[in-house]
Amino acid sequence: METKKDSTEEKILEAAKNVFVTKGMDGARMQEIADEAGINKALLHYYFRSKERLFEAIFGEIIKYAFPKISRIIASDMGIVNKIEQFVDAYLDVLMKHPFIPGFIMKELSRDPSTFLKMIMKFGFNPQIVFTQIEEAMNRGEIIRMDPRHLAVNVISMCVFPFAARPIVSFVIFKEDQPAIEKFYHERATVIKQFVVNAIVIKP
Amino acid sequence: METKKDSTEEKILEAAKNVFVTKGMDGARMQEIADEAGINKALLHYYFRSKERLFEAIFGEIIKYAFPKISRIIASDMGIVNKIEQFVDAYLDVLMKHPFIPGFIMKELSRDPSTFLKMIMKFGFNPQIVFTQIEEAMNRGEIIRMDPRHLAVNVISMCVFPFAARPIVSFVIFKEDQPAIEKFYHERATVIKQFVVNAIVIKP
DNA sequence: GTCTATATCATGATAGAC
DNA sequence: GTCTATCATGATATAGAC
Repeated sequence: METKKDSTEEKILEAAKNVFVTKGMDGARMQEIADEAGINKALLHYYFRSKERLFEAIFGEIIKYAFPKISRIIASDMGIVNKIEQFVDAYLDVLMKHPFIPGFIMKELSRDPSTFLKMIMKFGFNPQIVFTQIEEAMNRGEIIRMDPRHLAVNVISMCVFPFAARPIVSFVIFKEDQPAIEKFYHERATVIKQFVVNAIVIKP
Repeated sequence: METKKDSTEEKILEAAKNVFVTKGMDGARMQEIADEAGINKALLHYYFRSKERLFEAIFGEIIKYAFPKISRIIASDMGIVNKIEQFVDAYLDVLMKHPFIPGFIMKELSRDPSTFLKMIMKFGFNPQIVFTQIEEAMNRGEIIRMDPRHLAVNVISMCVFPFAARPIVSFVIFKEDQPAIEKFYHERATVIKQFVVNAIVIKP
């Protein structure tokens, strides 16, 4: 229990995560994972019967990071504007810590949608709650009228896309100027919140 | 020239596009491309020396769709709000016609960034022009003050991301209700334009 | 648990007949 | 140009010694 950090299994999971996340399921090679873990291929199959199973272990772990915190905020009963702001903060916080998640999910999503969608179902995520809450706020005249689904997609797009397209953003806008890139991504949460509030909140 | 539509080369390109776009370079199989084109593997190598070359042919064609029209609008000298609106319209138009492009680019972007970035350079795309124009509009008090780069990223995110994440949107929001999904994507352009105008335009 | 060696199989690519 | 047959490689997976 206490020495688990350096156990072989942990080393494999760590190495596999790195390789799968950058190369994807198809591009990843068991040899590369073994090298990165400092062991040989045979041991991979000793711990995880197949590449498929190893991938699923990693995939599940990644998805667990990507969803639960967020859906708790969504299910809470605070005011809608407040909720959107907290959502953006929490979401960007996860993304800053695991910036590879969006790219990884995008990749595997088109390779095998069913596996991914099954994982989502597990979390029983139901967006209808938010949509209803948004409509109520519109009826009270707090925010402008618009399709709640478009509003949700707008917010999530602005949060996630810059991470999924990070290489483009880094190169086209910042010419690989790393400190500027870091600063830019740290500013995202504040910018998005301001942008959304400007777009939808009706000032009395 | 006139019978090119049904030539073997055209059939290969069509089949290769379908397979590469859905499976990616790593996931695609020459056998599958051959099957889909109704020929055998040997012919693929007769027309295109290797999988690598066949992929590059497809990849280049895809990129050509994704960029040029857009960069023309960006380089023009109309007012910034007008320009953003035209950009959104043109971009969404391309995406509606080729909805697989974002997913494909995302996938190959993390597999081999350099190839992709080289293609972008070819178009000599320079965002600085827009950034400057945005700042001028801010100085004239037409739009609110914000980092032009964040504004650009916000707009592009709202345009592209829903297409890159189409399986999630389709399933989580619409439970695969195809007509509703179609309608939703057709509304995107109008919604985004309205949203951005609300967020940044200062009413006199 | 960990290693070396090997089996098994799939894939990209080529040779050569027609 | 198109096909069948085959090669060469590299990947997953297993056997078996230690």
